[in-house]
Amino acid sequence: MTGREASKPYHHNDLRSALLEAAVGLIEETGADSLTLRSVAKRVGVSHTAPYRHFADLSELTAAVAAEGFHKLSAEFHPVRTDADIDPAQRLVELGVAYVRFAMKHPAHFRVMFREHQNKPDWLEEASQNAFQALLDTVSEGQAAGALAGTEAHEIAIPAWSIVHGLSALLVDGPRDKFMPEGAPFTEAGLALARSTVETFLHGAAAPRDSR
Amino acid sequence: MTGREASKPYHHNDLRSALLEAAVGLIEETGADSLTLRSVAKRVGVSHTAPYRHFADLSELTAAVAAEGFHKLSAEFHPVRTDADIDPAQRLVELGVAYVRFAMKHPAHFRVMFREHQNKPDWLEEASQNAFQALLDTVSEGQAAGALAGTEAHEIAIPAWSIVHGLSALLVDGPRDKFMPEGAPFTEAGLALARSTVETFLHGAAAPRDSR
DNA sequence: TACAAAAGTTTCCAGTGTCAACATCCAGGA
DNA sequence: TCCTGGATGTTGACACTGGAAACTTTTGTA
Repeated sequence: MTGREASKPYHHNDLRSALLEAAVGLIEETGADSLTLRSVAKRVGVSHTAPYRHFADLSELTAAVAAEGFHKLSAEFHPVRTDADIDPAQRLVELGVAYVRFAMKHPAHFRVMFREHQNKPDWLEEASQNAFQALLDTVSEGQAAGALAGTEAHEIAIPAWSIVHGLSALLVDGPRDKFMPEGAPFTEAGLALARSTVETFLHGAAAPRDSR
Repeated sequence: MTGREASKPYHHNDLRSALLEAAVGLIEETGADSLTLRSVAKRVGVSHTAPYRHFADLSELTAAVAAEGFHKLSAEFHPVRTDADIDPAQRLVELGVAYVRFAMKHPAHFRVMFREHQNKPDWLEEASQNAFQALLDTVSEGQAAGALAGTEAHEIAIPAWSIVHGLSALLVDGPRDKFMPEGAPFTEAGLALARSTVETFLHGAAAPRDSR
């Protein structure tokens, strides 16, 4: 004797995932600022307080999107990390390209990953740490192989992370028209830019002095 | 026959500036997400709709903070741009250091400058363009002087902006403890990191091959 | 001095996050 | 098989928010 008409079950069965997906969609469409818990719930077709069964509050939901982003980023890194055919210096370039590719493929995740999170949960901290560790390891290996400068991984890893992070941020939210040829397909042009940027980083911005 | 007790005048006389200042303070204290128009108004001691006499809506207020940020950034650039004693390659380094210094000195502005702005006003676009132009000019001059690689300013300017922007973003909102020695004073350590990062960018991350 | 525009206030409304109380469903032990 | 408790979802309420409208106070100026 409920008011419901057939089909729709009371339990969603995977509401958590559905909420995350809806949140990502809404962030892509209308920006992270205007994300509301109620709009997420509405998109999934569920009451406006249902999300509280899965997330303590709105900030935890966005934190979950962020963590998902870091996992996707690590996944994007993985093939580069395990391909034995890439030489150590080039591996750093490919890792950087993978970073930018991730940002362009998942702009909503990317935006949320590098926001202030008022109550940063441990699992978010850990997810981000894991991704950074992949970079640190790649750099260490490159240094051990004599292909990268320095002896301390941070010396290279921080500038490297900075440059791809900065480029990604500028590509995702910045003035695209200033950065790229007008008509070019966004992702392709972005990736080409990423590659040349990281290679500039590798070989230096200073004019070549002696060799060539 | 008003209810007011002496002193406080009906007109504030410079409410616009006061609102901007209050907004900056609140962003620093509680983050940009939790900035509310009412809290800004309250801090200034004014009714919650008074800001509408100066800003169309909340997003325009944050856009104004962002524009103010770009002006401060340009001001930070200025001495570097006009100091005749710096050689062209080093000037790029100093410009990068100035960028990071700005970000650390004005974290609230910085955060808001690189957010999505739903209705990006022209004056904001223009302010950001001006700052970027200073970098482009510096690079062009460096290239003309034969100190920087390439012939197209964008080739160097985009990676350069990326690297300092990325470092700044990571310093302002990222995991500081992962980046810096524990006890060190934040700004000094940050600036040292900025300098070494930009110099790495200038000379390349690859291990030196021939010379030395 | 009159008065219109500028600056600030009060009142109101719809939308939001979150809490508390309630309803429904599923799984496992009697 | 029943029945019962926890997990999941809903309804209703509350305080707070952005914003519109209509009002009041002040000030510059003809």
